[in-house]
Amino acid sequence: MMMQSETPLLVKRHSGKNQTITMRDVAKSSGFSPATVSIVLNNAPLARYIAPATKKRIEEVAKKLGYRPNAMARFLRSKRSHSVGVMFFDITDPFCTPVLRGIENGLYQSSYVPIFADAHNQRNRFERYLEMLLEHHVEALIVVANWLFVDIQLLADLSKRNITAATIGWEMPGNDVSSVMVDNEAGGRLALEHLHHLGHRKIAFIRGPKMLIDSAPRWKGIQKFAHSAGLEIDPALVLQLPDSFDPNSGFEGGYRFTEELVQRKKRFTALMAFDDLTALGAIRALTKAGVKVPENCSVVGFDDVPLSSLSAPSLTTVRQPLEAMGNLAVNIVMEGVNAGLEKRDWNISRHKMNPELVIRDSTQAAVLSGSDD
Amino acid sequence: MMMQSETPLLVKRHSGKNQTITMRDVAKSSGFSPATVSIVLNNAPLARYIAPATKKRIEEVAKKLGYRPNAMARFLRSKRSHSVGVMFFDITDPFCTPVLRGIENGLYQSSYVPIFADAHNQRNRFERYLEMLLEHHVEALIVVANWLFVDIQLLADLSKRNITAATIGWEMPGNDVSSVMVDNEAGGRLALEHLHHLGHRKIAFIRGPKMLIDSAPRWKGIQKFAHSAGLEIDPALVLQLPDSFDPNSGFEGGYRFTEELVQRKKRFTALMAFDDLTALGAIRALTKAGVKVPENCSVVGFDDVPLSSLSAPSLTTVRQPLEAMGNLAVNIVMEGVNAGLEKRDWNISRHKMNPELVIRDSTQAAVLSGSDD
DNA sequence: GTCAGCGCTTGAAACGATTGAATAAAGATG
DNA sequence: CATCTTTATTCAATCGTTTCAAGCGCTGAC
Repeated sequence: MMMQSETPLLVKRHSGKNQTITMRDVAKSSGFSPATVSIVLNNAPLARYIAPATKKRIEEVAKKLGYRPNAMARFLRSKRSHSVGVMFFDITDPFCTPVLRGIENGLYQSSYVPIFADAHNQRNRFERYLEMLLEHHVEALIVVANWLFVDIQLLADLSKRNITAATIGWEMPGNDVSSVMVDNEAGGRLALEHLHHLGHRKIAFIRGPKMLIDSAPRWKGIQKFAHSAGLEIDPALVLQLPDSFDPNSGFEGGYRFTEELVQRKKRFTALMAFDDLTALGAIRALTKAGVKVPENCSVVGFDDVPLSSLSAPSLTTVRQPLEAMGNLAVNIVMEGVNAGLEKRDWNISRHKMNPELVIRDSTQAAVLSGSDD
Repeated sequence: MMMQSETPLLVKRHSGKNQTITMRDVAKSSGFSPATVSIVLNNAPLARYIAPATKKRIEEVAKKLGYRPNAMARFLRSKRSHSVGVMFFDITDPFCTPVLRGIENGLYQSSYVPIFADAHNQRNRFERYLEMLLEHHVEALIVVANWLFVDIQLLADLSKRNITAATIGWEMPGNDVSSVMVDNEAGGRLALEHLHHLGHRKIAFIRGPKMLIDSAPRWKGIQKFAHSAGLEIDPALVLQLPDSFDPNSGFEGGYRFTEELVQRKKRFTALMAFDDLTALGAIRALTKAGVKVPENCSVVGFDDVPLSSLSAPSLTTVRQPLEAMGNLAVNIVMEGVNAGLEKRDWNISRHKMNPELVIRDSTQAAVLSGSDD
């Protein structure tokens, strides 16, 4: 039928008429001055004094003419761009999509527009984007960074320019930027508790890379629960992922480390992975080695990224409320924006959201064979 | 809505000094006029005549002062916003992430900023976002829509305002908007050819929903190959997904339909799904029914979304070059933008990208048992 | 009889850049 | 020496809005 684009198709002519309807047009056509039109259409404080009939007239004319305010011109005077920078460290990470959705949705409610930026985990790209966002005078900045390198520049440039910022999935060292995270410690606890309840006692762990801020608290939650439940963690069953900039490297790491664990011939009936991707890697390695999941070994992940419910077997995991986190970040920066507008002071805030255990098919009760406990 | 932010933390004061460095500052500080500064910093045509020493001076001062051009003010005169609208019909679809990456990357090369919009598959949301994008005077619009409803408004509003547009994963009926798609027919052919080469003869098919533009050509490719290879398609082994607005409904559909196929007791050694999600649903159903993939039944998908390589078993599929498609769309609209700038005419173009077969673990040679062929 | 207030509206100055036309000096041409 | 180019820079208008201070024609109060 059709193939490559051999077809000449339509020719777009640059139509000379660039008929934009400006506020002056509305003014002229309604018989009032631009000032009045502006006041009415923005429902500015002064609008209290405008006669209802006038308002009605102006609004009608504006609609009839199809007037659309010019965001740029408006900014020039009011300093409000109605846009927010949304910077990802790597949108490729499945963690990010629901967060993006949450942010988008939150901004939409306030008629703000998101300017999207993706640092590709590169510092210079991050800086260049920051530059561009500043040129576009975003009113706030949201940085999504679960898997990340540190960048202190952020703080300096932003608070100097008085731009509210919030981070998701990461905290600035120091106390200067609002942040939204999951309660990793509680999450670690939840996961291990689940396995323990199912009767598992010999549990392998693949810890997250040192570099990641999530790793330590998750492990802490695990240790705390283990201690309180009298569960012994066998160091020979604990491995730690290496640092990496590739958000999908967890899969590879989970695979390799699980292979290694299996070869060690140390028996374990459950495996707890740092995150979902690692868990999926682990499952593949187990399956390949002839260990059935969950019959012979339970596996639990962390995050509940979108694909976790689709994998085979579907993954038991600790859910981060990603969309809600995106939404919350929007609320936080909006609060900052409004405070700035009203010349109030406001507080930086740091949130730890509650994780939730999602039980699916990759875990089941331990088979009691011999002297397990 | 807030929870555990017990810590009072830092108080952000609205620093009264909003010390923005304007072009006038650079002019004053360098001893030249704003006009000269503008000409130099933009490397405008007139810059040919500016003395090298002057250029150097101005550039130095600009850098020293940390001057950053104000995108809005610039727009007001030059009509160039350096932004592009990027509208998704549903970012939740795993198809979208690589496309977004491709677009982002393409725009970044040209120092354009993407304004992100997600219609959530809702018409009114689409229209509202279109409105917002127009208010922000994006120079072009890219619409990503694999799973979609038709909207004719787009054409009217855009070409009236002379904004270049391109669609990805979908074509406007009529010939008015550029588009980038995969060659679905070739893809369908590739997939079936693969199964045929592996010796499969009894093949089940789950076709895509009627609503989707991709469905028909994929099926056509299948039929054409079947005919040319003398392969018979058993109508009892062909099902078609219902229309739906949920991009992830394919999984559910694949699961249910495959269950049904299995129950029909019609033997098949391979299954070809409309897309990857459908394929994953199918695999789950097969596994649950005790049919091993790929040992007892091969499964092939379409798209190669990011999770396809991570599933168990990893999925053999037909890859769409999603990132490249995003990039191409950027090139197309940029061409349009430049043409408009130079008051040239230019051509709408429609591209069909070549798909690529990716062979992974969900397919293997058919077991020849009895009289298969 | 002046003044303050009222209800409604507007004039005009920004905002920070770009740009076509103008200026000015220096060198080239006849 | 007058005129024309070329080079180097600037003037001033403009883009579409917001916003402050002011204006209007009144009324009622001091």
